[in-house]
Amino acid sequence: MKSKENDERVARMRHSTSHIMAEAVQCLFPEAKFGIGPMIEKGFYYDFDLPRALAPDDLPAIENRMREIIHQDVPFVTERIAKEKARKLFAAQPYKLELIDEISDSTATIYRQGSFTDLCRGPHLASTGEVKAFKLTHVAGAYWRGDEKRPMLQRIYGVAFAGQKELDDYLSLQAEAAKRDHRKLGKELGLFSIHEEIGPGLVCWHPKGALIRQIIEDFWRAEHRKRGYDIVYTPHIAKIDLWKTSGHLEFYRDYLFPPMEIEGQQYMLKPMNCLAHILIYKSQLRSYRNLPLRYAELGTVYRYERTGVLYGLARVRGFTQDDAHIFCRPDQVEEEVTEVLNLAQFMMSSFGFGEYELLLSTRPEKYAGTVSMWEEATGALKHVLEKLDSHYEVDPGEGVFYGPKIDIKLKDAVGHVWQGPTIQVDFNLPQRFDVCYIGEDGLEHNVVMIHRTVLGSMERFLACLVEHYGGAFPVWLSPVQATIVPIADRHVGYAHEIESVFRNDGIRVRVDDRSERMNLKIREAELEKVPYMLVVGDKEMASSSVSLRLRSGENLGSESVPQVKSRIMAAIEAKS
RNA sequence: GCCAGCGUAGCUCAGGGGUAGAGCAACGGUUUCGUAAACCGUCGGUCGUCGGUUCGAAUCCGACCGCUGGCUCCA
Repeated sequence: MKSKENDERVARMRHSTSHIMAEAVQCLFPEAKFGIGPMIEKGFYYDFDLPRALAPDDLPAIENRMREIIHQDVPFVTERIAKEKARKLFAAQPYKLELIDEISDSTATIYRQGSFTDLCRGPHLASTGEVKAFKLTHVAGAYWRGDEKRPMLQRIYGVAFAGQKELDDYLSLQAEAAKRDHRKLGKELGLFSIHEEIGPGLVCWHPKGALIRQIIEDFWRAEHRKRGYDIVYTPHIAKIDLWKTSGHLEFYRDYLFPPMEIEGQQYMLKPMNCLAHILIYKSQLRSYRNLPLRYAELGTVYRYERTGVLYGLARVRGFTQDDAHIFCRPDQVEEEVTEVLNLAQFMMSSFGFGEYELLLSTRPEKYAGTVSMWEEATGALKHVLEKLDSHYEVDPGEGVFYGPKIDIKLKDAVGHVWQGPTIQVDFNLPQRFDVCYIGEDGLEHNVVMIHRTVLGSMERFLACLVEHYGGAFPVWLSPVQATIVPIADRHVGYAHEIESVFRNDGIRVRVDDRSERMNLKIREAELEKVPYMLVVGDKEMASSSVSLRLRSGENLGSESVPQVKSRIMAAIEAKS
């Protein structure tokens, strides 16, 4: 209860801090026009229409003015006034006038502190002096009311906390997150690169990144075969008519790379894999006894994303989905969805993700199929979630046009949320492509298709793994699992002997046989985040042992070669 | 796509109207070392691209390309 009160106080404080910032901006830019200034997670923002662009250097000046206002400890005063009066009060503020027009009540609330008055529902602190710790973080452009067609305002973001300690904790968590940025670590660890010469959003996987990907893919394939999936491969381009039939050409034109012409025919790069899977399904007549059929593919797709949205590996133009399509009877949907959720949870826990959120997205405004089909499918998804006793939230109207879906959002070690597995029920494509089975009654019935991924895409999943582990991958995923460090050149022979022992058991081991000092070799292995460092010198040679150091810096001392080997093998087996 | 900032050696970055700098890396040598950087030397850049201003542009201006932070979007 106490923490709830506290949360409420902090929320109020964040909102009040945005008003204080607005007052400071008004002092520095008397001609400023004001948008809105709500509180957000960890802080607040305020949108302004200003005579010139803000530079990062402007923030300290605004912060200083804010501190003065806080120091003066001026009260927040609220007043309820008639809308007419409010219109006069905000006559010079076009954005505020627009907001006033939208108030359904005949009155409006205003809040005043010092020389600044804002249209605001509140609530606020009693006075500005109650703001304890804040910092302005960055400026950004933001469309008025989030609408691309309306003017772009300048938004200042800030964070605010109940005390200096909480602010410092937040800032150091941010610094930690920046260290884990997959774009930075991807370069440092030699995992991948993106080249201007190739094109934005197009990824080159370097040997180490590719190795991690192969391990993930092998694991993924084996697990899918175990669970009754058939693995398929399909072409990367297809004739344009296929996309016309599916509806993608009209619904998702903006996301398709332009067609290419071959022998007078137009071909498209595939933006998804499902159509080819449908054609495989339709290559023969299917009986109700054959269902469900589950086709899985690590399918590479290309989607044109606007340049501004590209982001490292997390948002790219060419990526490989761990895709599958389940063709089943309506009465099988529930069981299939249950199995997919089980698989997704198994995958997440195998990769070390303990925390996730489940979201059920329901029928959007624009939809295919009938309301009763939607209700049935949504009910089935809901029932599965409840049966599994899963905590989930409903995201109303956020389903795909062809059916409802369940999304799983992963939380990584620094609290970032990633789009992970997704399960989508589809009524549209089975109709458009006439995807049927022969039922017990001898008649044709449409199948239900379930589109699903359990990792998302290889690219985004690697990004997520890198940030979750800060580059220090669990042993089974580490590109190099052990580095052998000979102390002097005379130990190199022994080092290579041990190397072959480990290598025979499939351990990814490497000898650092350069004529460098041990300290340098250890430092570089640390920076590479190699889980085990095996130091060998005179003592170890004499006793057929190695000295074991972990990347945590822990020195475990001498151990026999078989001991170390079984220790590493056990860690690989445990996926730790 | 939009707003703002940025783009200098392989990497991290300094400089800023008068002709290019550091550390690390690379290369050559010396050193053979006990748990996170040995020492000496050498090489390396039409300062993102194209155009303009200027006696002179890496520096100022414009366009384009790319990156960063947001906005919008994300089947």
